[in-house]
Amino acid sequence: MSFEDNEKLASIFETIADALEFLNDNPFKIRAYRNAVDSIRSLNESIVDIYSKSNPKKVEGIGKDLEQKIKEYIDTKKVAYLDELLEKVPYTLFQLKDIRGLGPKTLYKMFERYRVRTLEDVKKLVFENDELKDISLLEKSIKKIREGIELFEEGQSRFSLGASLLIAKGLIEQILKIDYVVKAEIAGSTRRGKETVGDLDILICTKDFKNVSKALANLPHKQIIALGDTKVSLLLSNNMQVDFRIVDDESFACALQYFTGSKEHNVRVREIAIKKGFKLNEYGLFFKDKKIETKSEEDIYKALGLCYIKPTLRENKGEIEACLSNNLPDVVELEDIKGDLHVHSNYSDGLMNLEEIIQEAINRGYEYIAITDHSVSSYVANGLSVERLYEQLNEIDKLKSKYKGKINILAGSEVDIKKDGSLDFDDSVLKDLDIVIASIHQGFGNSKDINTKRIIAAIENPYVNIIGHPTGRLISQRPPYELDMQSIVEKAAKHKTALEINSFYLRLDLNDEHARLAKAFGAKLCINTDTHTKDNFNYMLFGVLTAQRGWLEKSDCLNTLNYSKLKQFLKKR
DNA sequence: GCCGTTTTCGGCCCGACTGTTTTCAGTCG
Repeated sequence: MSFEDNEKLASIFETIADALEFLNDNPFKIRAYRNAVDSIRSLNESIVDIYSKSNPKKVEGIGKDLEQKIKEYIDTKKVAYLDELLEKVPYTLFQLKDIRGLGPKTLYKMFERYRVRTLEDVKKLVFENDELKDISLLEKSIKKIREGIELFEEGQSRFSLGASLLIAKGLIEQILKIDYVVKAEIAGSTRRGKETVGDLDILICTKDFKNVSKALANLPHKQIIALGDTKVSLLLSNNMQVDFRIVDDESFACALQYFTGSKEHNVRVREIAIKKGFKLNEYGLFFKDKKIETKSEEDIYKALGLCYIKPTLRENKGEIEACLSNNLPDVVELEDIKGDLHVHSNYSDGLMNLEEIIQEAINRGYEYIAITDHSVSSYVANGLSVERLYEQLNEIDKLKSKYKGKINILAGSEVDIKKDGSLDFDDSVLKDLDIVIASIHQGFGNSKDINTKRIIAAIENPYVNIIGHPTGRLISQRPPYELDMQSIVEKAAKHKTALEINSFYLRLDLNDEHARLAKAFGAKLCINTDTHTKDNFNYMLFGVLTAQRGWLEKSDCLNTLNYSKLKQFLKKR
């Protein structure tokens, strides 16, 4: 019954794949294990349930052998093959595979020849020797590995989507000023809207490869990692790696498709291409060695008999199958958003006054805007007492009349869910509000059971419309509190309480996978910015990208409704 | 190790850059 087994099994197979890589085993066998990992991670049901049946259904990428290992796991809670491999490869080596410039082959040679097991061992080896001829490492390779270790120790490995998009836009502005650059576009995981990004990919279109690559190498950087005619990689001062790829106009569409990834998605697309007699690479789409004109990514997918798949869906998580069976979702777009339902004013910890918020919402073309300041328990956020809340309600009432016909204003609150699951304001107060968001802001350390009960109590409250940032995580800073997400989405659907996708780039909460789960159970989602300053309204894009990655359509999102439909939803009792 | 509307064997996506090589391995995406 437990999804935790899916993750445990996936991580066992992942470790096996890593170990086989160290042992220089058949690369296709390694890929088979990695495919199985992806397949298990994207399952919507428990793998234990599937393989406990006498006649289990087919799971993509799992054949006879892996099925046997899954059954072994079900019986014994372990896979003996992994233990066997771990006798040959010390587990400590696995933690070192993220050192840039030091791959599994070299690492394993270091282990075999010098018994290197830990980071300290590697450091000692490469910092005390300028060359290691017997494992074919000379001065330059040693230098690269040393740099890789320094970067690894600084620990900054992934960047938020917000940071990545901001840096990308700045770089593109500079790149477009380079002579003979026709266009430049973001590719890679940033274009796919992933919540964190390892390195930034930018695709550049030009005819003058040599001079453009030279100019790219002159952009501000800390280190040049690679410098060729078609590829330049820089390490920026903040340790973000940027890969520039240079292509000509004819190849641009195929290159964009290629460098957007994901790798797994591309493998599938290329397999389809091969089956139909095509060849697809970053330079073009070919049929029997004849290049087919592709002006856009749409042309590529169409030529292969597929519909256009948006970058946010390209993760090989069922999008190809959905496309072939005509079930690809028509995902929600930024333009579909009709209002922001989570906004803080200077009554609590926001920086704008009420009219500034309303004015900004009008400027953005919103049909409605909600004012949802913190409640009294959020002391550090200057939460409103009941008296101050009613003071604010009075002011909002006046503004409602003043802006009538221009925008609809909803008076609300972001109410704290207290430790016992009760809310910060009584129902007698909540009933006077147009909209209520309930959020957890304290007591993160409780058990899964207690956390889940707290949230469900709020979901069941007849005045609560939205659960704010449901898992409480802050990306790379604070893990989500433990929740039984399936019970939560079921209850949310039942009680017509929407779950928030908080668009703040460190939250993105719910995340893409949870959003997809919520949709599957019929719960509504609401994409909000949790705005505290005027610029924060821009974060809506991050929330929409997350929603797209969760396969959400316009109809799955509360704040795509027009005002009268929204009012109907908010009257849940 | 997986997979099959040309195949139950023999494929498996494909290419760039670097360093140590003189034809290629390792790493990366």
